[in-house]
Amino acid sequence: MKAFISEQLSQIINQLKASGQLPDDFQPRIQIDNTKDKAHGDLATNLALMAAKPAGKKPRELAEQVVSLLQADAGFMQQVSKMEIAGPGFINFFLSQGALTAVVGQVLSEGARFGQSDTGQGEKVQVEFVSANPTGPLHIGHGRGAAVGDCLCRLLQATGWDVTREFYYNDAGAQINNLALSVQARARGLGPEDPSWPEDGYRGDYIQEVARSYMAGDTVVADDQQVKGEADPENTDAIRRFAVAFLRREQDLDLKAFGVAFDVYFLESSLYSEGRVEAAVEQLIANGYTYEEGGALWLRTTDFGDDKDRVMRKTDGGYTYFVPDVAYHLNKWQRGFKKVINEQGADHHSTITRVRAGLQALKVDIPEGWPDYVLHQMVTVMRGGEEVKISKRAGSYVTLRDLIDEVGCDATRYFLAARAPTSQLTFDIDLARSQTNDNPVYYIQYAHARLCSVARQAEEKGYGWNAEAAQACLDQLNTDQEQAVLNLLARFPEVVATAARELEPHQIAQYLRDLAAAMHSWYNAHQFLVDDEAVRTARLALAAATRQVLANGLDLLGVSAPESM
RNA sequence: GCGCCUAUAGCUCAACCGGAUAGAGCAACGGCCUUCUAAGCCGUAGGUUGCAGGUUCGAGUCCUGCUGGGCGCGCCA
Repeated sequence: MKAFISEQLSQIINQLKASGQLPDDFQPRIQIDNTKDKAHGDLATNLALMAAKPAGKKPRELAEQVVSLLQADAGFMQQVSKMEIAGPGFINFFLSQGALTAVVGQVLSEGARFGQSDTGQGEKVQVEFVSANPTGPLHIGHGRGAAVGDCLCRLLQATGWDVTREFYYNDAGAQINNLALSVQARARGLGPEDPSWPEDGYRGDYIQEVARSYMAGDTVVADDQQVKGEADPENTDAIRRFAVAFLRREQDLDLKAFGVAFDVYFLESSLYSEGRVEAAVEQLIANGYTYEEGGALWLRTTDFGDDKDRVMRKTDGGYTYFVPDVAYHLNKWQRGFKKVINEQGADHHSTITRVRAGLQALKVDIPEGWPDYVLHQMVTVMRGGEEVKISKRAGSYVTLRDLIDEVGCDATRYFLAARAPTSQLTFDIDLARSQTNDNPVYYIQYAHARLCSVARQAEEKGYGWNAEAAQACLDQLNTDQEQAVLNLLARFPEVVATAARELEPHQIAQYLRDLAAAMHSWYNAHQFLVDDEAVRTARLALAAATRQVLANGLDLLGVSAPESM
């Protein structure tokens, strides 16, 4: 509908240009807004405000002119019942009943596809998220990354992109050594309090479990590997392999319980074994962006906007973490991903400049702002009114698994995805696990369940209907509550498109709350299963359409849509 | 000191690339279950959008400066 009005308005602009009333070079961004207040109609445009100055007219005067031109168009007036000029010069559109109810038929025929679009045109996009080190269980911060990242993927799929979900698996480097040494210490019966406990060793209880399992000779089956514990506390290599496999299996199980599945697990170690790190380094040297100083090799990242140059190769010969990262992203580019989104915690934001600088220095025509980043802020966990500290060192923290077990997958996903990623998040465990009306996720699910229940009872009472019959009755949907629901249903495709474009899954959560609220109000104000067949059929059709959109929206969040509660 | 994020109702958060009277939930107060699920609905109250300037028809939104909070500023990842 917006597109339709927008098209009409741009024709009018052209008419005004042709008659010399607007300068030829006037190119406004035609803006059609959803009104906040029903008194302002269904849609509104600020066109007259934008064009008043170029036209040399008062906004309201110009608005009058636009309205009368629109009124002369019979086809247009079939969709719009009334226009009003309001405030400083807004034109308010009141949609005709036919235009308002058209969405019902559309939802019923498109079903699960309603809301989808083809913006991505089948282009490949890769989303990297979670990418936790295999040095411990996933915690709530990873959970936020998983929820946001997975919802982004769902949004991109819904808008026509060919999505690859990828987990960068950091299985090389110092942290893994540290992990192996920590498990080894436990295997030798040491604890964090012992003087010979490794410096910066991981102190968490889970290390003890890994050590116990290793010493028991257990076999760990992770998705692409199978490792048996050697039960030898002196074999550091065997411990390392076992510990990595063990923790990877744990993470896989956590993600599975969270409803998140990846298409690709990319191993950092493969970048070394396939020579990709070396190749990238050589390219950077050949391009002249490096220099040696103090026994280390430096990359001149300041050429690309960094505030200081960065060490690539340490004096001990090892590479700093961002070097394999550059090689990894070069590989993403070479795999043909023109669009790449990295979902990470904001505490790693300093890597962005470095990775982009490295990619520019490779001189392989990667665009300057590539790849995109979505950074989520920290999560604070509250329990019993007190903050729960997250610390791997201390070994006391809330794991993602704890949350899923305690509050459920649906509520956890909803809470972690329902807020803007840029906003710090307080996760109140007591609130999220409460089965009371404090909990917003149930509010939406309940709306869905109620509509399912209505449909079941309609069937039991023999109130059959079909989409074709319903089409003829839709003019019966004339209560305030029904008009509000219709408006919201019509907005859904636009909400999905905007959320996908801005990479903001929380817009879906917000929308679903609004739709659920409109539905509950409607449900309370009017009986659906009434004797009047036309009214009943129209309401059942709108109820079915609303149920469908609630289900489609919940699916974008990865939250279930129960048929009864 | 520098960079990124942020500041909106008592609390947790929205506000669609600048639009009309800044909205929800929770908490508070008052109503609604012989009627399709009360995990619900209706109503009341709650605000100088951190502060000070600027840009314009119009600013929570954009710009500048201040103040407070978070994160980062390693030859850690």
